[in-house]
Amino acid sequence: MKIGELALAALTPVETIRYYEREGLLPQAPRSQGNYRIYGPEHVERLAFVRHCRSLDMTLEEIRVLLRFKDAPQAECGEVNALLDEHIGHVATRIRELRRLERQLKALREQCVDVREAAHCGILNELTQSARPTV
Amino acid sequence: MKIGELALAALTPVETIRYYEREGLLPQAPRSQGNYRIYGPEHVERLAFVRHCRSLDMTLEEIRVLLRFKDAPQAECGEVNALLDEHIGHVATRIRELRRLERQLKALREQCVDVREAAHCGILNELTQSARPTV
DNA sequence: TTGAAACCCTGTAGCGGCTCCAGAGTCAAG
DNA sequence: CTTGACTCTGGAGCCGCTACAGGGTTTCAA
Repeated sequence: MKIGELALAALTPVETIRYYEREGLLPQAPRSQGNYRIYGPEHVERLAFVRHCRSLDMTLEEIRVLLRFKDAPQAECGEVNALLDEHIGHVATRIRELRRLERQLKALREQCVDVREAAHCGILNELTQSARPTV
Repeated sequence: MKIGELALAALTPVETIRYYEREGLLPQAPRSQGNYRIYGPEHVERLAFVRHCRSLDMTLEEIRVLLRFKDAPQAECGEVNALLDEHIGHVATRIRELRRLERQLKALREQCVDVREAAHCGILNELTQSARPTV
């Protein structure tokens, strides 16, 4: 299988596959006579694993950790659980931040219901005013 | 006022101020004899405005648009409203995505309640399995 | 007056996770 | 035998900073 076929099989851009190889998430692929990377089904699975983790918003570093466990099946998986717990924590934190942000933005939006001169736009005024004491 | 004082007044790193100037969010500051940037209170306000927008997670490009309106007080502010509505939309979308993600991650975490060999870790297995059909 | 510390300057590189490009090589079909 | 689709490497660009290096300026105290 050449890189384009792997890309199709895992719905991943070719450039990204080469990037993952450089980053050590995929092994150095063996090469054909013409120096093309040659892949087998095990590469499809590994790439799919990486992409699945990415779709769960894990960093490449987190994925590297998980891959080490996949490659060492007799190790204890406690660190896997911890990694996931921490990742869930990050996501939860980010959600809280964004919720707060959403509330602020909606309050800001209410400052200017209709179109007027920028000089009297409630939004611009609010952004200017509240800039002073708080930030 | 020198750049360090401005930095203190607006709680913004010096490097970031110079970066904003390069990016056109702050005007080119006049210089002293020794080629130091010299600022007045109007710069504090403008920087505070930018930082306030950033704290609301706006992109520099969005802020550039808002600044154009601030600098043209007789223009109509309809675009300001639209920009904010769009930004609120982005935030809301991101929250929905992260909520979905959080659910998936928690479901995944349930696959492995206690520590075992990586080969039988429910999380790693799940990540490997569900990688195949969907992604 | 000297000299050290604290500030300021420019320019460049790095972060993460890609994405896109140029310029060259390889391969399959017509 | 040529065309076109694929592949290769290396490098730059995206965003919003952040962190240098290597110099110049100012300030304050001994």
